[in-house]
Amino acid sequence: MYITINLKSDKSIYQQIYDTIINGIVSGELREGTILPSARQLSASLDVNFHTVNKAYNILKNNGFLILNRKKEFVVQKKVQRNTEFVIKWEEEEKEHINEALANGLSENEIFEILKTILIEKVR
Amino acid sequence: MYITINLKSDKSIYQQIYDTIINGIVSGELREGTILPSARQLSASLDVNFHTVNKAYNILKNNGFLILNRKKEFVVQKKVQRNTEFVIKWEEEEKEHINEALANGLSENEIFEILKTILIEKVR
Amino acid sequence: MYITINLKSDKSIYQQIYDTIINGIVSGELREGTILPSARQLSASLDVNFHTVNKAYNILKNNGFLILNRKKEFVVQKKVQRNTEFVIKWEEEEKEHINEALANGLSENEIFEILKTILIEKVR
Amino acid sequence: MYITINLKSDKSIYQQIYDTIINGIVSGELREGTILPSARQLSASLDVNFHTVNKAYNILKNNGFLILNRKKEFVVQKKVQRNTEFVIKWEEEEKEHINEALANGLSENEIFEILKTILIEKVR
DNA sequence: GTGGTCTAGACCACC
DNA sequence: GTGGTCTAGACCACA
Repeated sequence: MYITINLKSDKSIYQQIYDTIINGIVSGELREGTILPSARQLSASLDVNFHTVNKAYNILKNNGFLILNRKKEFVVQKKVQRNTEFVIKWEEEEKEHINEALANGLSENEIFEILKTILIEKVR
Repeated sequence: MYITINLKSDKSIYQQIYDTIINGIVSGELREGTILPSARQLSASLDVNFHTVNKAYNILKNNGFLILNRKKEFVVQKKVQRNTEFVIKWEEEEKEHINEALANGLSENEIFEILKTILIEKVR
Repeated sequence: MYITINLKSDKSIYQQIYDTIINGIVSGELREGTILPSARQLSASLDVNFHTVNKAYNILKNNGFLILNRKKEFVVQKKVQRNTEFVIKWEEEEKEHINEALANGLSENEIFEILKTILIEKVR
Repeated sequence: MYITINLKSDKSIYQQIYDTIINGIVSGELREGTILPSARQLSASLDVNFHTVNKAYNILKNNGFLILNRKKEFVVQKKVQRNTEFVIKWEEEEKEHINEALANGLSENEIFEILKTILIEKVR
């Protein structure tokens, strides 16, 4: 399994790694059981520090997206249970984010259209 | 003009001030030409550091939402043009956030319903 | 608020810090709203690296025991909601731990007595 | 003598082997004098590295649960004395774990019920 | 080789 | 001053 990550600016590196892997899981590219490259390997290929990759992997592990198997490999895990705590937290974050858009002058309608477009692209 | 800001949020203080004022402009509460309280006044009434308010004001000025008149007062300046740079970044963030929800097992429909609810609450 | 931590061996340092703070919360010594010493201060007084303390603080934050306020201080927060996900995970860990005891020759009765004693001490 | 070990646990492999054998001794399944399969045999049947099994055997030997006979076979040795050092450490860990539960809002009674249930399941 | 942990030193945004 | 992040180099247990 190969992970390619474009290290664009703005977001922190570990966040970009985190987001990329979440993306892979959502898109189906990374299936349950997929073994990720070792933190050391990935850090070398991204030309980034080991700890930075390790941090991303560990947050993914804590959030239930990865597990460490007996061989100490990071393996993609499908989240089974719906976590109401997560939904609550997610809604909070979403409200904050929409507020940010409103604060920057976007109208409710504009935001609604953007959100619809994003979701339609996902469904495809 | 009275600005009330609740400091419970985990947003940075200057961001909260920034957002509040933008919100006022967008909602029409703060009209073009309105003179804002001086940074010192506002900082006193919010019990916040003077520099924090000043920073928010200056960013607002740099972003074209305020101008400094000859009396060195900050005056609201209605800014019509949409900040496309912001919209692009916001969409990116939104996509990632929706991905997180999908990765946690929420369906597109569920997400759509949540988003609708949030927006409806805003319109009220 | 003063935190004293005996850095005994065996457990990792950040775990000891974590456990000590959990202890403080459970015992009531650390109440909601208590501001913890800054990571840098605590690391200095424990003669430990800043990152080590920071790690403990962040795990506590992620687990909902601390929040970062606007002033970037770590503040004790009372967990409100019962989290069923946590209970499930905790039970799993407990089973593992009891298995360990059984594997080392303790009988069910002995274990039961030890557990009773621990809980009775808490109730006092 | 057949040893079956499920490798799904996140315990280290040598620990699982160690625990399994201790369990056998405690339960009476493995009596004093029983000759264990050679490390090579067992490693083959478990599809595990030879050194891993060897390590478990040697720790068991050092802890007095096995002895090496003249044929260099590992033989079960019933060990009666309780390892007080282990018990003390285990109690410490258990206290911390119960603290975690208390900090997460579980009551002493709830915890007690959970613990009872776990132990009853073991006795069955 | 792997991840887990600790240390040390650095820059950033924010207060 | 604070925490957040990144880098670099190290030792450990484990496979």
